[in-house]
Amino acid sequence: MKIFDTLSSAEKELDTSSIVRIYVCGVTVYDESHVGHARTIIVFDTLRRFLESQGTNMKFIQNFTDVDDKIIDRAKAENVSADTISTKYISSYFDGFDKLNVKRADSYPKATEHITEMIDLVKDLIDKDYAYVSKNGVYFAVSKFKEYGKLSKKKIDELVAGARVEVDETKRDPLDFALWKFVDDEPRWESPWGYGRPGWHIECSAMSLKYLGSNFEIHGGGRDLIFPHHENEIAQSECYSGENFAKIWMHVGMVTINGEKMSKSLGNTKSVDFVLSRWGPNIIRLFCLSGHYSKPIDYSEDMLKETITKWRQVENCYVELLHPIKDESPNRPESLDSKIVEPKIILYKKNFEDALKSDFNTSLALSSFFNIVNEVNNMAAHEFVTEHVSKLYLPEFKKMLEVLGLKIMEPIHEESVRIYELITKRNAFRAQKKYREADEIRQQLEHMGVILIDHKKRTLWIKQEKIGVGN
RNA sequence: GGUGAGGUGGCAGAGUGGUUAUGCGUUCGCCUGCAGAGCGAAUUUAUAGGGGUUCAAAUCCCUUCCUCACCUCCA
Repeated sequence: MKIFDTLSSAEKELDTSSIVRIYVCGVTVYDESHVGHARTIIVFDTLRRFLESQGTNMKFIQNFTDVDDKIIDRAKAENVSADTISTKYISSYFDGFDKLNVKRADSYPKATEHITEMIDLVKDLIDKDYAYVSKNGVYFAVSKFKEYGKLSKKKIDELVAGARVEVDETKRDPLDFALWKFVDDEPRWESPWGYGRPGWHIECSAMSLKYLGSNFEIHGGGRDLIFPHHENEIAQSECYSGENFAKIWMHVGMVTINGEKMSKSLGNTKSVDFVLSRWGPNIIRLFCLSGHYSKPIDYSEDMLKETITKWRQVENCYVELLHPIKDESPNRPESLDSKIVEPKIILYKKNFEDALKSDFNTSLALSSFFNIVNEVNNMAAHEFVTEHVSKLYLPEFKKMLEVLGLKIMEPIHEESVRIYELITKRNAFRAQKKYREADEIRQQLEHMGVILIDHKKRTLWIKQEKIGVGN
């Protein structure tokens, strides 16, 4: 498959013949995650699911930044340890993302557990004269790395001219960034240069090299990490290893709200917790995959409400496929012959996969998925979803759901029994044309989240996912 | 100011030279005991403005305008 690489500004072929190593920059655990984080994580989760569906072997690593000024500030404000804060938000992260049906990465390395590796890396950079010890810490000398700026397409002199960089007399060059910061307060670790904390970028270099080695296949994250985070990672890692750091840099666009980037500093975030209660996992996933991953998407109530409609159609399709009518009809239309149907499904499947193979175009892939959904619902309306049809459509439908990470609610057995009883009762009323009584039962079922589908000879029911309860 | 990505129907969103994806919305009609799902028609001869190349442009080139992101912590 092809993926757009930020570094070369071109689509690059991803080699899936051997193990695909992916490193995704995760979150700094100082607060609740929001939809912006969710989008990035969901995009990579879906990429991973797709590669798995193609039989690709991979190693998928995502870090937690658990030492950082904001964590420490928060800890001080709440009068607890930094560890208490990071532990709390890591657990909250998993709560949310498990609910979003995000598969667990192979490993979630934490910065604090890789201090030794980071120190070794810094030591090496000093030995090779790429870094120097100064009054406030150890810094990476940007001017020593000729290719600095290659990812973000920035010129070193223009960056200096920009002068938004912090002025620090102890640095040789204002662009130099900290690999190790000397500090007096906790948390801090011993190093050959004195007690301190690691700089922000060094953890990802140390951990990706440790778990994936040099020149791994995909390094991912949000667009806003391109500079300075990923730029600095490249500088450190390539000076250390002397090798290319990552083959493909894949960056996910921002989630905006009213056209503005969703971020903590703007105070316009919607937390994962909130959106889960408001929309549920499937709507959020569909929403996050509805546009191309590299472009921004705008969070709006209207968009998400539209997505609910689509999800209801998916649920409808699933129930119809699950309960096909007996395949005895002698006057089955020719259009339902395997000869006609099979190639169509093969085409949808191909379109779905081709879309994803072409720079992971989930938007286009979704249109194939909805081709199936709409086609099945159409057939269902005409009482054409036979066992024969279902056998052809259902497996492909399920595979797509799995790749997209969507999960249709399954009712519990006890409840099913009760629902079945009520439906039987209602149909008895209907047979007697006692529609008021029948409608009362339907309403009662609706309160249980159950929607009925009356067909000519039978009534199907959908246990709908409860959506739109939060506010 | 610099760098990057964009501007496609009422809305969302594909499409990188030639059959106007796909979905949602709205209106009307049909189907249904009524719903759900579905069908038909309309909204819709959509490609920011201007110029150019071409038999042919949303797609290539030039230009103007606009939006967003990054240049400070950020997914």
